[in-house]
Amino acid sequence: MSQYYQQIWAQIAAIPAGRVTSYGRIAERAGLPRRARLVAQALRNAPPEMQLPWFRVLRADGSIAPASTHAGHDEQIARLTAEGVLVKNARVDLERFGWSLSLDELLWSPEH
DNA sequence: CGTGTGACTGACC
DNA sequence: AGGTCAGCCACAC
Repeated sequence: MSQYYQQIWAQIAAIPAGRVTSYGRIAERAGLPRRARLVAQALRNAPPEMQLPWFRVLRADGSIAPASTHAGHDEQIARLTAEGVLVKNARVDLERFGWSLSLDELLWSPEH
């Protein structure tokens, strides 16, 4: 298995409940810029017993990645909703629920 | 070793 | 708002 998976999985596992992020951001945090597709691959190949919060990973625009025909699609929406993330039209507002782009951090950060 | 394939992205149109 | 396109890169053939 790829040596990259470990660091990708670690970053996914680190997403706080109630927050979401994108494939691209996970890749960046894992030290693998521009390799969003590798994140998707790592996610697909993740051992189920690892119980990663895969549902907190969305596309860059906040939409649900798996096709609506895919089994995981509905489950992803359900699990996000269950932890307080508002999903409308298979889409999440990243300004509100995005990890490290939250309204809180923007307001409280000394830099901004 | 060449090719096709994505649970992707940003830029364009 | 939605579609196309060219990059992208590890992986399966």
